[in-house]
Amino acid sequence: MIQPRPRTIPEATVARLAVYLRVLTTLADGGRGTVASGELAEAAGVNPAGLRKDLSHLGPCGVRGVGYEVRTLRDRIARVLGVERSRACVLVGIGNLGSALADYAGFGTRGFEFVGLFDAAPARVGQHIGGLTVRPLADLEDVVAATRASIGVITTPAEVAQSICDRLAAAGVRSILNFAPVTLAAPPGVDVRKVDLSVELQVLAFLGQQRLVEEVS
Amino acid sequence: MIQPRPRTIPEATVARLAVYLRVLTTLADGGRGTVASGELAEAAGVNPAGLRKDLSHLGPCGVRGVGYEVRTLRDRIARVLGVERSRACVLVGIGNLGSALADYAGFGTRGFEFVGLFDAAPARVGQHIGGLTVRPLADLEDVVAATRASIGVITTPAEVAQSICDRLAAAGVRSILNFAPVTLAAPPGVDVRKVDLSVELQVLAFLGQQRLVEEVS
DNA sequence: GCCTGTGAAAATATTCACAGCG
DNA sequence: CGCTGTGAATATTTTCACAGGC
Repeated sequence: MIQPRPRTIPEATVARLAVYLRVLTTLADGGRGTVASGELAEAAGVNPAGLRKDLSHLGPCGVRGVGYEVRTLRDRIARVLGVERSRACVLVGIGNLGSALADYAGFGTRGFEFVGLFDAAPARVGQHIGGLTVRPLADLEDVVAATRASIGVITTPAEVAQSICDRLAAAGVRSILNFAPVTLAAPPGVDVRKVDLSVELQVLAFLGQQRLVEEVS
Repeated sequence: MIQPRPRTIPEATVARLAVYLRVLTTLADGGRGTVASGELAEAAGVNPAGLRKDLSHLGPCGVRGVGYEVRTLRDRIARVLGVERSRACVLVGIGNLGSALADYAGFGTRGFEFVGLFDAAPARVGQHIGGLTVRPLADLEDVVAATRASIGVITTPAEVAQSICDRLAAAGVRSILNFAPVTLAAPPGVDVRKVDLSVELQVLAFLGQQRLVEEVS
């Protein structure tokens, strides 16, 4: 059994592949047949050479002198990213942000299926969002076990995020996306990824002010 | 006038400084006096040496053999990130995600103040969120001009994001945080930063599956 | 001729390891 | 003695430049 290429794709490349996939999907839906790296790179907001290097991780997939066949490339990236298989996700914390995620149809077309929404507040339990009913936190372990959910999303207040993380990990979830503004500790074998919206704003603001300083000097 | 150190701090460092700031704020609120790089690094989820290197961009600010004075360091980072000055932000697209951001008190303590919420849907206009009233999109330019808002946040559907971006840029906004799943083009001098929630999920899922493959082989 | 695929080079970022100071 | 601050070493990422095929 040959191992055609190194199985590890850099994380930065994976993130961009997901972006290319979206652009390609739009192009394909618009009936576009082929696209060159320059145009695709511009639509994705990256450098053309970098895009080609990213794609090189998938093996040759373009036609020299022409470009890439839109649908073929789309399917290739989708397969590598595992969009085909539907992955069961649970979401804990159904505030505004949690509701936004539960409602967002985009996840479904990208291989994710929410199979459980949970909230500690009795007032939230029973609400219907995105075709699911919000359940009490006590049901978390049962649902994870029954659905074999491998992904958990935390949109709770910071104070309870670590305890939710512990429960998710203990229940068998292997990957956790954390929106709470705390750094979570998880046992080995469980991957935690953090998205901090206020950090994003702060970086943006800082880079803006830094740019102003540079312009003056 | 001397320029004590290079004025450009790497973007990755800026993002981590924002995280350190939050941890330090928590520690200070808990009455903690000093903290060593090891503990601070663990709480922030980074390597201790990296943390010290990040802080070195601010100039010496620790005590050898002891660690960092929590409140001093907190204030130092806050000043560098510009948390003191309050920056006016407008938010366009008051769906679930927009509401979550408008409601999130954390921005206020970090130097951001929402001064305008906008939505195209008449049903949304007039709603009260986080102390503000949602206004019609037509008011966007007037509010940006009147408040001198320098930051815009886009949480609209993808289809209209580019046109909102154009209007924000034309109205004088210099920094834009985009949550819509499209890559935006902006004129020079206007900074766009993108947060794509489904890309984050996709990266998480991919890294999880890649890890499984590695364990087997 | 044109655009891909890719080695080589440059730029960044991370990690190590230890000198230096309190 | 312990912990900071930092140069040196390493790893990673980005960019360039061009060989090679259509």
